[in-house]
Amino acid sequence: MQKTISQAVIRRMPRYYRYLGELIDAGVERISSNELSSRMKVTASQIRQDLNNFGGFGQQGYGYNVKYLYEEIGKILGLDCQHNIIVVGAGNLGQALANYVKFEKRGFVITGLFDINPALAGLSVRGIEIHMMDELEEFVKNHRVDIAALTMPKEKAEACADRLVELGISAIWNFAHLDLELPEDVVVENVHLSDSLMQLSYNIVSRRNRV
Amino acid sequence: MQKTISQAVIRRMPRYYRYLGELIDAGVERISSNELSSRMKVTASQIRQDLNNFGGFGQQGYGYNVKYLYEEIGKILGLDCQHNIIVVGAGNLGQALANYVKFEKRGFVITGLFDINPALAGLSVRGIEIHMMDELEEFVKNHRVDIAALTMPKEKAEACADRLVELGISAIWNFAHLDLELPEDVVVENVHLSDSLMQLSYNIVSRRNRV
DNA sequence: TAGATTGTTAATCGATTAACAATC
DNA sequence: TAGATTGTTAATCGATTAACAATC
Repeated sequence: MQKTISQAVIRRMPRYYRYLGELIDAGVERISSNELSSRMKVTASQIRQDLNNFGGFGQQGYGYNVKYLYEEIGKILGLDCQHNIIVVGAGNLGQALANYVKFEKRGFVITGLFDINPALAGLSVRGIEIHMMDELEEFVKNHRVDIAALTMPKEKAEACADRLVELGISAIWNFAHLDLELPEDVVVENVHLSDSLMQLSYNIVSRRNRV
Repeated sequence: MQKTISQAVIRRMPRYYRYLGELIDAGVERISSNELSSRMKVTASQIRQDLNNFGGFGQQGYGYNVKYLYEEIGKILGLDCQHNIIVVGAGNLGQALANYVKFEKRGFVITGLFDINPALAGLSVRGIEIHMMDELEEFVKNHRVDIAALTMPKEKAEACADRLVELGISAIWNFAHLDLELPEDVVVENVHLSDSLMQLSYNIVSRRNRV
């Protein structure tokens, strides 16, 4: 029905969104692809191509209205509606996510934390209650959950993901260091911190060899 | 001197490394690109091309020795030497990183946390002391620091990065939601959690429109 | 030696950049 | 109307896949 847009383009959209937000804060009303290009250090051509995947948001001879473009990209990214998130694994990382207030400004609301550690039962983080894993079914039955963030050790992640999908959750933000094998209608976004660190390390070492 | 390898290839290397580690744990001694291909769901051709950027690690008619290849990729990624990391910003995320033991197994050792919050002065996380920011110069003078992780609010990140670079640190693991403008010999690896969440959100919304 | 599988070259595919007609 | 800048097509570049000779 609708042509698929490459992940390369999708990865760039949040960055456009961020720069446009900063332009709004700076009181800039309109911007040309050329001007944005020099700020963002990507080609103007790429900006126009990327945006035109989703529609014509500009105007010849004028450029783009910053506020309008910002809002349109927001809609494209699904930021115009609320996403309820549960965080499964209330360890350091899970709690860090729960404490991160900025997500809420974009419509991502963490509504519950889950863990197996009885010592955490009944506690809460920034007003978000930590539940025990056996309350999961009950919780999902009574609350809409759009996304589950997986922040438990990788040994538990696969089984946990299966259980979440079983309960009807179809979007996973996966921090566990493994590739989840899930039905293809389940959307998975991986954050592999170890991989990121290794890429950094590679670039350090290869610079050393180069210079 | 040495041909540059595309970031697309670099991004895949940690994943190869992970799968090979799992194969070792499973007691597998040798593997063909074809077999690895079906496990990892990438083409055998891509595996061979990727590896041959760095050298010929296989043997015709045999395939690849798992342990040997694992170690070679480890060397390529710089995992054969220790990387000392300081974490600047000892909030939830910074502490979560400090608590993450797995990094140490790969040679990434967090040697210090830094913050401006006096309430944290003298405390420590998993035996890693939290220092105040005014001790930074002193610390860097007396300890080798290979990487600085930036986990403070984005408003402070640019100035802080400049200060770190000034002190001779030339690799930044940036969790702050902005693009750092640093000399080009400084290696920066970004982890933009908000961007990741927006990509997930896009994929949720676009699936909804598609189905 | 025969079979298997790599390393590497050639072909294809997709993404980025350049160019320019359309149009505000 | 003239100038500016988009939307879009065409050209280029790079990355992925296919094919196969080399060789263990």
